[in-house]
Amino acid sequence: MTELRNYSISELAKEFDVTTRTLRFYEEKGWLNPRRERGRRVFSSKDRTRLRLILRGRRIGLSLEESVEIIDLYDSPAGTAGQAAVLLERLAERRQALRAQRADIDAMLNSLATVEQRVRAVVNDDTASRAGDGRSR
Amino acid sequence: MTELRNYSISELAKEFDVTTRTLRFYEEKGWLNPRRERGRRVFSSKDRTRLRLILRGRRIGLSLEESVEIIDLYDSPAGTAGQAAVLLERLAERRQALRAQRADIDAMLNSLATVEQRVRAVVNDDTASRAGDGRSR
DNA sequence: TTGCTCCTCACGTCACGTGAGGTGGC
DNA sequence: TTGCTCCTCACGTCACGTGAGGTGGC
Repeated sequence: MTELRNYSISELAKEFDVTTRTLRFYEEKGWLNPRRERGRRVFSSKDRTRLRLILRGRRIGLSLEESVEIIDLYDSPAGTAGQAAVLLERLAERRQALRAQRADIDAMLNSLATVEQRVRAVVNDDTASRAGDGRSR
Repeated sequence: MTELRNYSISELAKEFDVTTRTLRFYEEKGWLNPRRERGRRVFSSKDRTRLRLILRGRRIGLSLEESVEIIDLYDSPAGTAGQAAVLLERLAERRQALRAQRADIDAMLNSLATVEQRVRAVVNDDTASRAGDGRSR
């Protein structure tokens, strides 16, 4: 059971660790559509789910436009078989891109380990030289 | 042995899969310093190495400013241990973020598989109904 | 009145993209 | 002359950041 309730802009911002400006920006672009109560934005559970999906797309390096496009495909009641076939093709492309990106991330994690060792070496050299010339911290 | 030679802007752009605009931008910011020959930029092997390091930082999600900071720390042992400690902290954060990205991609791949099956079901339903009402493609 | 959360402009930032208009040697 | 690579402005784009200045209910 997903809880059905409303959320203020700051509640959502806090939960997803974004600023309120980000949520206003997404509304400005038409990607979120909170209703208004006395001028204040009121987000529904559906808005919240949509936001979570947009942010997931963002984290894996999609543009926000691309994320929204995929989300809209996601909950659209696929029209004709022809449209669905096009959709399948695009999904296959996405899968390929995601697999490539996962491989990239693995490579990045290795690079990161290398950089970390080098910086650590600098720390040690520095500590050694400070010990060598008699200076202390 | 690393080859010691010079590179044109388009040679480096091609090798690292960036645009010439990117290289001009990095020079504008002072992160690369190619010399000039008859108005044209001439990049050395040192420039090339520096570019590779900047791009590696970019790939692991650092800002360009941060990448350059780390590179400068690495090849000038003038940095204090304190500065290096701050950088190590940032790198640890980056590692966490990359691991989260990996998990996100795995989740996205699962979602895609689910969506793909659903769409495929729609295609089949549609094909069945088209066969039922006698229409063909 | 103060503090808090919310609001709407609107200019700024980062990392380039994208022409416009021109040069220099094969 | 044409084609190619290179050059310097300089405005545009994406995804927000960051004030400025104001509202509304406890």
